[in-house]
Amino acid sequence: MKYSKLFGRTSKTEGSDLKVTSHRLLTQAGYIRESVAGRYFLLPLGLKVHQKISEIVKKHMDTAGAQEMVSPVLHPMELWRETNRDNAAGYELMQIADRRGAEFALGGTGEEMFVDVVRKFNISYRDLPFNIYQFGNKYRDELRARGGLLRVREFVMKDAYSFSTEQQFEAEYQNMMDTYTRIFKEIGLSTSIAEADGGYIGGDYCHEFIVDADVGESVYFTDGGEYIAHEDVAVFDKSHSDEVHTELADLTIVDADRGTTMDDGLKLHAPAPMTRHIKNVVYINERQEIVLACIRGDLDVNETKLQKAADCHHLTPLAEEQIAEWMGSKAGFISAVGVRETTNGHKLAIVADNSLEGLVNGISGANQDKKDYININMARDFTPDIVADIALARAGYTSTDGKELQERVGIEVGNIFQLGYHYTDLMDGATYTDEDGTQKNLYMGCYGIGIGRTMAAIAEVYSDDNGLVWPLAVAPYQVYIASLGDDSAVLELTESVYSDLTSAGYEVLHDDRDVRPGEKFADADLLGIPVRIVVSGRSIEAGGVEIKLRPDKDSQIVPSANLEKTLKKELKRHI
RNA sequence: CGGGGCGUGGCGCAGUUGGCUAGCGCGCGCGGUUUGGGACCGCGAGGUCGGAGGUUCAAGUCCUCUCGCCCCGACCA
Repeated sequence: MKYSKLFGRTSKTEGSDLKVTSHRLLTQAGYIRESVAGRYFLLPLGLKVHQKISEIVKKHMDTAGAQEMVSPVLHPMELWRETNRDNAAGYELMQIADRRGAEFALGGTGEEMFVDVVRKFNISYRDLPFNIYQFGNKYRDELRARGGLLRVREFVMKDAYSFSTEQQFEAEYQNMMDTYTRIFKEIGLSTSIAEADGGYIGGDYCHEFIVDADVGESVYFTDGGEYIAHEDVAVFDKSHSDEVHTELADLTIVDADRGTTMDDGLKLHAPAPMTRHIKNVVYINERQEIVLACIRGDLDVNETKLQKAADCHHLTPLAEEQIAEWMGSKAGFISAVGVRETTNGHKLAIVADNSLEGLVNGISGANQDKKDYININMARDFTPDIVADIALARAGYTSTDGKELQERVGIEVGNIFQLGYHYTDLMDGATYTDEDGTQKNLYMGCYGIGIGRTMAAIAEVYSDDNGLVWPLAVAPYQVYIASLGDDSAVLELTESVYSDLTSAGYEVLHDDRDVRPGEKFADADLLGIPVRIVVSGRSIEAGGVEIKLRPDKDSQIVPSANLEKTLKKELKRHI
């Protein structure tokens, strides 16, 4: 390929609002171009990288026994109604109607469609297990797109769905976990596999594959050993070394001339440690029920865990006026003690963190201004509807294995979900005929990789001050040749090197532009192609062509007869 | 949806106490001199100043509405 004919050129002036490295470099180097917010053109170079990634994904999926297919982009709305996701996913779900008024969802994920196609067949236990997948455009009406390809409103995802018996599932899940590990390894990405929350996808457990990067949105914790978990689900040891009362004292209301923060309470009731305070946070869920979360003062509420415990999928903090009006309480002085009687038409659920179970003689507000309760004891003084782990992990806490948790941030490039019977329960006829002739629900898993986001993650990890540095496996071209000057010896040698390398199976980009050397070198760095070859009068005089790996500083002169051998050797050193 | 910033040739920007044919750098085209880390000279093309309405003798500049973009938050596979 001649660079002079390649559509999409590099640009020297960077967009000042392109703050994410991968976004800026991919744009500047001519790999992508924004259409409107969150929707991108993949230019010829960008598409080549995208395709390389897809091919690697496909190769490993096929090896794992999965089968590629294609589903329609428009999903009949009634399928999403069957699973109640027309509302649950309502914030993101794109909808469209045809001229007859038939409604469709522009799929953001494909569980319904894949269950639907499976149930059109009479599946027998003999068919199980199987895994079918697609590379499909996904549409998500994100509240805010950000970071170039990191969070977009339409993108290509490889989404796979396994159908099996419950007994077979563990092997299916493990198979995909191993496959993903191989995929990202081949691509050149090192990933952490974190336990995570499934969100509106459903199911009981899932894992995210996360590439460490500051610009990522996935916060997770690791104890340096076995334990790796997303912030949403991370658990930790809640024990502490503060002195604990052993004798239950009488519940008492005291004057509390203090501000409304936990620290104000701590000061007022000194020397009682924060671990004796009780923090109360009030939310309202999508069913207009009030959820009162109670947790030990030194901990914070994890809203994802709280949602699960309270069996809801949306929580909004309750405003001060409503705390007063609906609960007869006072922001900053809320207590679970006695609060139930004062609610006003709204159901109220008290969800207590399990950290309160060992708390003796706790301290919190007393549901009125400037009054606190002391000596609160759960069970005696109030009865939670639910006791669960609703605490947010923090760096510095210890894991249940006793090791210190570290906080990390990264880009979620893939995920695997156990779906179980979630969809097959909701959708009629998603069954197989078992050996004994009875119909049984299929057991499912689903597995996604965002191709564009993976591309951005690579760009994020592999780049330097001068531009991109593609790993060999995904580079749009393996070799970049710059011919300097229009001397006929240079042009002839370039031609022969180009055709030799091309017939040897390399993808070669020849920078044939009539521009000065500096510009070619700068662009070569920006483009990030693994090997740079320079053919010039100087290199010919020195005995051949010049070769250099993108990350290297120095080049070497190689006689053109030895070029292929040297190239092969050099490429082994590359990422 | 809340907070902040911003829309002026392809890109980056200047121009706002209203006032002349709306500028600059990069890029693009032509000619020339150059040629190993983004050269230089000359000429040239390219803009209904995001859109609509209004005020005014006069609007890129003031007013109203509106569309869109970026960052932070809420939300999220």
